[in-house]
Amino acid sequence: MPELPEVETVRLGLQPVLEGYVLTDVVTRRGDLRVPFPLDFAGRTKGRKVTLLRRRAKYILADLDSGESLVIHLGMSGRMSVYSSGKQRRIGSYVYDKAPEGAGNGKHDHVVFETDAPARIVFNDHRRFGLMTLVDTERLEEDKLFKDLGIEPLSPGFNTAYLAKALDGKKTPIKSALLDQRLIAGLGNIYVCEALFRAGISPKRLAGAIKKEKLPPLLAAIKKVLKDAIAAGGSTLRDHAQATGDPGNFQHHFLVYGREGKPCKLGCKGTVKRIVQAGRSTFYCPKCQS
DNA sequence: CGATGCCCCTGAGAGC
DNA sequence: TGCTCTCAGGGGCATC
Repeated sequence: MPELPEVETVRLGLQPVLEGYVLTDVVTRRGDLRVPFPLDFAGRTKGRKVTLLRRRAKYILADLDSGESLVIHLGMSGRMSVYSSGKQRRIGSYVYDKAPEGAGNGKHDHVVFETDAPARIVFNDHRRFGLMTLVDTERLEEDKLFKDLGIEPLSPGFNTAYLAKALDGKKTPIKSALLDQRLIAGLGNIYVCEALFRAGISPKRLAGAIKKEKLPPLLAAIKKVLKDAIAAGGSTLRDHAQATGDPGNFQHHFLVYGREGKPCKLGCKGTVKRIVQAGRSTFYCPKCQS
């Protein structure tokens, strides 16, 4: 599921019931996620206040007043569902439903948080590719999960100079380079396909062979597609849901992703093609992307 | 350094 | 209805 826009969408939906609030109860249901829960996970999180809820790459980080940060990765199918502890509740533009009977007791509900917002937050991940762990906030950047991560694509530092340097001399296809979290952190399969299409660059072109004049459009396309997707609440193919439970809407704005065999949306009379690169599907228009 | 393939796991959808 | 097959947004690891 979740690439940067989906993770950011979930973070925004968690913020009103998490930031500034205390985790009054924490229950882990099963520990066999990609990474086992750290020792005494519940004990180290229960009673702690969340001082800041932020995002790095595809990770959600909840800084706790204990000096540790709760690290959440949604993997491919992870969800964070927020329920109001009383009746349905609106906070800003977010509407949180009343917790239905058994919310948090589902087959793939792995962690349940109660906060004094008050709210119940359920971490559900049926494929169990997600993870939840605790890291010393001060040493977060040194942790193995974070130390090799590249730049945030929506940060001002992500500019043509950075992009040129990141791609320089790379003999890997641009598609693979943009997916490399060590270069740019947060892009995934969907948004790389969409950005390359919007920039008119073939996914097969070698990263180091991208012409200098193509860098500004590529940079702009990456930033725009991410921003637009966040504004749309992310893309829901199967699993992604916002914290409110609502699906995202950006899948309706895909120009190439998932459109194999369909006509190119730029009206070039070409057909969208699907190829496999590094084991993942790539969608592109051979006529518009070179 | 780079490319490829496999693995983790479950479920949805297609085809028969 | 039900079986089997393929595929899925991520990412770590082994291998060549």
